Amino acid sequence: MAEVTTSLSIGQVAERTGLSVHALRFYEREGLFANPVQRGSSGRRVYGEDDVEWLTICIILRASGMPLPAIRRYAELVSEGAGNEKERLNLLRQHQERVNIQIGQLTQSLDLITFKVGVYEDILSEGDPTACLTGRQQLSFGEPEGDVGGVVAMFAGLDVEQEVGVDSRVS
Amino acid sequence: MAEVTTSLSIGQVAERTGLSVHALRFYEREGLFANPVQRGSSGRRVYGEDDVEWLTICIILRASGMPLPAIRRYAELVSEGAGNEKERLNLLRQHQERVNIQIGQLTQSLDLITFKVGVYEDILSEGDPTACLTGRQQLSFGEPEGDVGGVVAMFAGLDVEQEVGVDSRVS
DNA sequence: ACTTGACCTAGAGTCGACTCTAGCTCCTAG
DNA sequence: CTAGGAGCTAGAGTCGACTCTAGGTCAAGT
Repeated sequence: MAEVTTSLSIGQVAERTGLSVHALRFYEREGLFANPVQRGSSGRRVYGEDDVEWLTICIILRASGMPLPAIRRYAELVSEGAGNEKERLNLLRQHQERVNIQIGQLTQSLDLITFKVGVYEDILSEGDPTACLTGRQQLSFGEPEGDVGGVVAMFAGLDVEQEVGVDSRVS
Repeated sequence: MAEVTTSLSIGQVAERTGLSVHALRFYEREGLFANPVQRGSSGRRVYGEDDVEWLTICIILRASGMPLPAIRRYAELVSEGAGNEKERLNLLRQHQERVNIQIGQLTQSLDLITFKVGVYEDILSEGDPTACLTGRQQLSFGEPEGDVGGVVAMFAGLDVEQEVGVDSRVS
């Protein structure tokens, strides 16, 4: 209770969160912090544990594909204080929905990929003729083919992209 | 069997796949086609059903975050013909693994989001005091807080990004 | 006194995957 | 014979989320 808010430098926060100092400054410029980052002697940023907690949430939201403007909006709502819980809920529900859809699509993609992995495993166990009995393959122009349902329609309109990440400096 | 390979224009393929004509030309430049796209009268691209099938696979791989260079490599392997199945399998397995990880992370993120949605639902049903008994909330600077495990470590190093998609022109 | 290291700002650069533009050629319908 | 529409190429532009650079301040250690 009498913890006098441990203060952290930008470097320490970077280390703790796995974000770069650049990213931290960038997030601040972009208004992702719910409460303004304090400044200490000679204008240096001073963070508290609560900032780290907040950043953790931001990281998770980002990791699940929430765009910065949406996180900014959420931060705004939080910083405005109580009274706008409905809007916060809406924002979160929307994102929840998107993540659900995304997981669904990835799972579908994974199905195809797993299917193809299976096909190639069968091919590579060619010494074993029983593999051919599974009937998994159906060649088309040199590529083992197997269209799992009307997949084109399934995937029109949403796409997932992964980035190389901030390296794990968490000790 | 005697289907004399239906030929499609770039516009038709765009319509069928949901990709733009720009993207189709771009994919071709990037070497994503396993077999070269044919040209018809006056240098126009002529696609076959097999190209559409191949594109469907590409779309799924892209949708699950496989980068273009990896798809190009896969296309190269396929176009080289039989004999490199092991490498194809490796490529697919790697991607499979990444997608699995991605789904895992999204699921984790979803947990937090769902948790927060729950918190706000509780708050908004304030007329009902039993909601407070769930003990879900623990406020910190105006933001209902609940750190679901050591999440920072969980998310360091990988990130998911979603793009606005090609619109669904599939009839 | 001076070097080192962490920090600061403003702004430029990067990367991946497209998307768009300019300026051209065809073919077909009126 | 001409206007429209679809296609072509080369190359420039865009977008999001950072990342990096230049040029400067400040405090501590030797």
